[in-house]
Amino acid sequence: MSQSLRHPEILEIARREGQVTVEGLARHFEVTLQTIRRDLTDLADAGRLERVHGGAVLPSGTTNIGYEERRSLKSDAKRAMARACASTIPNGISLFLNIGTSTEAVARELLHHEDLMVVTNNMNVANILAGNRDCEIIVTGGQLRRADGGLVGNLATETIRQFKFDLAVIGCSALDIEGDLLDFDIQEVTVSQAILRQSRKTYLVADQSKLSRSAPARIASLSEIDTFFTDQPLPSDLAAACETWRTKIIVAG
Amino acid sequence: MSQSLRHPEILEIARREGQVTVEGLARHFEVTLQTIRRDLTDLADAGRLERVHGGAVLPSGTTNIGYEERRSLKSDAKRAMARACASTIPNGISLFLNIGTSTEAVARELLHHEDLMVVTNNMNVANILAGNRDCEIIVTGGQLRRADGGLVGNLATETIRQFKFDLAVIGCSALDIEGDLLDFDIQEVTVSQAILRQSRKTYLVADQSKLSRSAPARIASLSEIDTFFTDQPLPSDLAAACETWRTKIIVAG
DNA sequence: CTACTATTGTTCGTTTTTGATCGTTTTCAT
DNA sequence: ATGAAAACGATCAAAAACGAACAATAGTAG
Repeated sequence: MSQSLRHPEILEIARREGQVTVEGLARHFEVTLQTIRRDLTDLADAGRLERVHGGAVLPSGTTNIGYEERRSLKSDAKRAMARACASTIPNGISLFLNIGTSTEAVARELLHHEDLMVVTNNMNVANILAGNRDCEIIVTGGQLRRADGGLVGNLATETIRQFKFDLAVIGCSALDIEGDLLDFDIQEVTVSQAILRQSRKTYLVADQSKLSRSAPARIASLSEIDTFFTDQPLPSDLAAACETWRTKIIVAG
Repeated sequence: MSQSLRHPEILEIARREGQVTVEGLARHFEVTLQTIRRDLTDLADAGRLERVHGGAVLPSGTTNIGYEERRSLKSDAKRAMARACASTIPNGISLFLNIGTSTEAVARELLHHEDLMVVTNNMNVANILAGNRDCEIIVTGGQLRRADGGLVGNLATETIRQFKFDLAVIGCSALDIEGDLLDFDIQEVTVSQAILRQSRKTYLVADQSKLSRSAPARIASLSEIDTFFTDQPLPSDLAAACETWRTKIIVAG
């Protein structure tokens, strides 16, 4: 594993956990402390992280940049994307929304839909949609992941197996150039795969920043997705591949 | 000002609870009191916290809506009751917390416990306990009840059947003079009964206002409860009955 | 195959943080 | 008001983390 591969993953961990430790990362990547220190120094120089003794935290003048704040970062592009997605969702269907800021954005755009049955493993999605009285909300069980309000693990997978959705709207941590959906957390991967299996139709919602990231676990291929909502045109290779796969791409902006 | 990995987390805890104590943080981070004092001094110098004897509080002007809201709900009596309950709960056990403001109050008092595994069907409890890093949180599945953030229905019951708890802490909507625990929602009753069945030990937490209310569905009898935490002495009939049942009564305040 | 570059591991002197001690200040109960 | 207990901040030595320099290794271009 080389430096270029570690950097995105370190950022991903930092985003998820809010902080990283030199020692923890060294164990995780099986490299020396010094190597991690160099990585963190690089990332700090690039302004992606803020270095502290023993590790690094997410950058920001206000120390506590939580999930809450990150959520609002790319809001315009993300919202357009979410709105495009929501506008194709009819009333009265059953759908699943999984973890991620993108799916939360979709949830926000579903507040005026009627007669939906929404199943989710994301506490934030549940909270958002609670604002829509005309929507039945079912939360999967699972172990709570503090960083993003996700419910993961066996319980979540088992719950999902008990449903059959008209539509699944999923997000992912990263998307590689071959069109593979990747995630940082193997537990979430299992959940996402279960969702795809139980759905008649599948949407992926992911902005282009996912293309410049990497993550270790593979969820699925874009070829298994019906429609991919994003915020900028795809690289031509990938766009061509999607055409072959008959994966519809919708660029909102 | 020196930076530390602890700082963001201290702020997070402060926002959640409104205040932090030197001792509590020292236990939480497993460092000496002196180190925490230094952290608090740094944060206070940076204007992020306001130092007080024994700990720190949110600086005046920093409004935390969630907390303020909770605080107004948090009558002293309820808090005392919750604290009494939490103080009898050892570290390292598995426990269930169900729906209700009383159990939420207990959750708040468990923020400094260590190594707990908490299962809950209450989204608020999950959110509160997310502030305790040293606590595994498992959320049951279920249909979201908007009124109180409860997860009810078959899914919740099924999830609960997969566990065996060291302790169940439950609340109820009403408590009648014969010592029957009552609830408004038949769905929640099923859940509560499942909880009682799967637990080695059971606590009821309910303030006296429950005695002046009534509700249609019966959960169980006080005779099935090991300890009943409340805020005022019970009517003598009921107290006598509890003695017969060997249900311990703890009046806090 | 060799020279070159990039990355990693190792070592070592320096800096930062931490825990312990101790005298002082604040709080609380009498 | 007064004394005990708790909390506090300053100080110092030990421990941990740090960065720089250099050697070893892998990959690449010529």
